[in-house]
Amino acid sequence: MTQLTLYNTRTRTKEVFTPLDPTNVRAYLCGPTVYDRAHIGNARNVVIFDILIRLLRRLYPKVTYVRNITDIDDKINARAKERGLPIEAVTEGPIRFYHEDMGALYTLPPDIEPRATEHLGEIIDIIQRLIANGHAYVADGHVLFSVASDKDYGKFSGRTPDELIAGARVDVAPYKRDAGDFVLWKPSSPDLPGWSSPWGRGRPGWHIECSAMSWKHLGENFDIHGGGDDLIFPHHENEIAQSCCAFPGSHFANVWVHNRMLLVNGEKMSKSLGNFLVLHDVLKKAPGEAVRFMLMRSHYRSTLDFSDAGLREAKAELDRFYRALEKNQDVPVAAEVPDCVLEPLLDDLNTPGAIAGLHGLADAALAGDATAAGALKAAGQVLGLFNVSPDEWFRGDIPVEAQALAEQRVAARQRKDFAESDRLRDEIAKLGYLIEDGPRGAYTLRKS
RNA sequence: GGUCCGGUGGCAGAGUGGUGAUGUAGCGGACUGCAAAUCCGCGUAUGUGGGUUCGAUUCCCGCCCGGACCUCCA
Repeated sequence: MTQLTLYNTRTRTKEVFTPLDPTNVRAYLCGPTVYDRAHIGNARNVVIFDILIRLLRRLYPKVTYVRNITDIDDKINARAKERGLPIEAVTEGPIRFYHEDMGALYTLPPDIEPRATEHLGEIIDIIQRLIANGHAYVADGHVLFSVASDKDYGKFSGRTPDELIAGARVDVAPYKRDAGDFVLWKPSSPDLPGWSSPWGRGRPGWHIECSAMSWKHLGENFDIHGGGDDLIFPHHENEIAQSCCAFPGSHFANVWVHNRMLLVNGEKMSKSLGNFLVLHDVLKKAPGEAVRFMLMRSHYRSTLDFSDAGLREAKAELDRFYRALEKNQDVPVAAEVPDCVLEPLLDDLNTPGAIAGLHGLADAALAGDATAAGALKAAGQVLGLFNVSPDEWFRGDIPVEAQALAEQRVAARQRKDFAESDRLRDEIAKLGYLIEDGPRGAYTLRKS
């Protein structure tokens, strides 16, 4: 009865998910190109895929999650050259930061995190296969994929080769047979990083890196491939072309899961606009879990406008959940994810629907329903929420000043000096805490 | 220009051919010294014009508006 349906970009429909091998579900997510800090858009991508992986792990005994690191790239090269450093010195920091930032969002690390620099052998292997079976050609030191050789080219992204040529906005290199042909291998000048190959010293194109890494770790055919919808063309179209042509009879990924882009203040983030919201900066403004929650408050296939107001609402909702958990600390986690959360998730990862279920459980848990509290905790696990204790969420390390003011306020209230009591409450607020009074002088301090 | 997606209450955001989730904000009440939290209650929404239907927010067509991809990008 637990059937997962996913929207498959390849077929443009929602389909019941059927693994190739139910004992090992294999999934690949296009990871970061490591020359800079991750931005909030990267985070949406990873958080959504994280929920999918957590859900799959509830449904199947084993899931192999591969997320690559693109550490060969022209921007990395440019930076290395600029600084006179080897590329490892350029990528090392961004890789570490990436792990830190994604960890702060409580996303699970992938089972395998391959790097392009470790897969030159597979890259060259695939290119050789493509040349051998007539899908690639050498020209002017480059190796190019011939789109005309692949009758299926363009089907995935829903384009015809004619449209691609008509829409081409870049100058077409003279050595290309077709305007749509793309680079598999390109020569490196002596001042740029390069690897030796049958076609001379050079470096791989971007698309071939993912084909090589998914092949190595998941095989010619695997279950799920994820990414942002801006990668549908050309990146994923090209991955499919390369992999399917290199391995005749294979179909590459079965299901393609693409998340919509995220906007910041109504505008798309892009390298050309330069309006990136760096995740590390966002994490200074709100707890990682609030950022994570904000990213799951809208469906992954609809546009999400990231805003401070949304972040505040996300925090407020989590506060309520944590209050419900705080009231039920000794209740054990339920074994099963409750239907009110599981069913929306099984329906193409309807996270807003799952959140509605969470609110229902929280209401019941606040009213003293221990079963609901246990279910709430189980639901949190599949969504990657409630990673800290209520005490840490609300208080963390309370500064001694705030604690001292709170004690003074208790005394003031006891002698009914309410003017002083209110003044002390304001003082505490200035320290970033709010105080809630309980019966008989009891109080609770919370981060505001 | 080509291809594609969307327009739901103040805001955010689901679902559905038959009395429109959920959150947040707002309002009233209980509780509180006052608050906060909690509880109870209230209000307001399906861009527009047609069509199909007993009935459409949901299906179809036109229009208006917004967005994405076609170029590095998650």
